[in-house]
Amino acid sequence: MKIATFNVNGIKARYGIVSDWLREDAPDVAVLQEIKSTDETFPREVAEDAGYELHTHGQKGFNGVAILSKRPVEDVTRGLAPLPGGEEDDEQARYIEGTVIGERDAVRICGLYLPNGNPAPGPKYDYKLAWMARLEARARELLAQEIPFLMTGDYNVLPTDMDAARPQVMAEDALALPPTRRAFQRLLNLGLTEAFRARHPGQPGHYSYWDYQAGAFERNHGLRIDHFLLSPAIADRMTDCTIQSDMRARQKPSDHVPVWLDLDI
DNA sequence: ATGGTGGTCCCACCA
Repeated sequence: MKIATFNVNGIKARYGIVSDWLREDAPDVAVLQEIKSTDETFPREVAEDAGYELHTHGQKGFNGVAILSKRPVEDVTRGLAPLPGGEEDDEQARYIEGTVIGERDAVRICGLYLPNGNPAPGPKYDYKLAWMARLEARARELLAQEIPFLMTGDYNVLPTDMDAARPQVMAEDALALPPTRRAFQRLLNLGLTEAFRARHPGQPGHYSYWDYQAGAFERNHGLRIDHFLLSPAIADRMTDCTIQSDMRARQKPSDHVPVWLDLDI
């Protein structure tokens, strides 16, 4: 099964690119972020005419996530639960889960758009760290229930300096600050595998995002911030993980490109 | 300095 994550930066602006991509590259499951649509204004036919089941969690103007699947999807849930101790529900549409039924086995797919967090420090950074704590709590639950799962999407996290073309420029950024990296490392310490780095250890220069400004793509001034985290049972089924960087060279591209995971399930 | 979106007719917000 081929699963792709793609921050599209607006599904309406990316209609043609996503339509062509689904037909030509044909992921079994596509996990989208920044759809910037509500559940009502998402152009459903871009998915359904290409043969996909569509599950959205959107809001007006910003954020929004979706799961597109050629395989049946069961038990779709939206949003991350508040931590015990009582915050409120997340008002921003950033998280969706569904169980995708493979040919032999099922996998719980968690699609996420983690808050950017800039400027840091500040309330937006506090929100990012609180959101990461909620995500960690959800990962602990799924592990405790022994549900095979993966968490994928735009993490807005640079795990190490190797994941930025110019790490010194990012040193004070919310994507790279020590509390951000520690929160990401706590996820890994639960026993999750970061798929791309596990398949390509010690290889710099591989990015999933390039700023629109100042010729960043042409200079390969990129960031690797779109990730797959795999539970142990799913990590055992990984056969490949790649970045589709050529998508950034198309007309009217997103600033992110798809990242692909191949699973033997 | 680039782009998407939404509310107004150029500007603010977000990345």
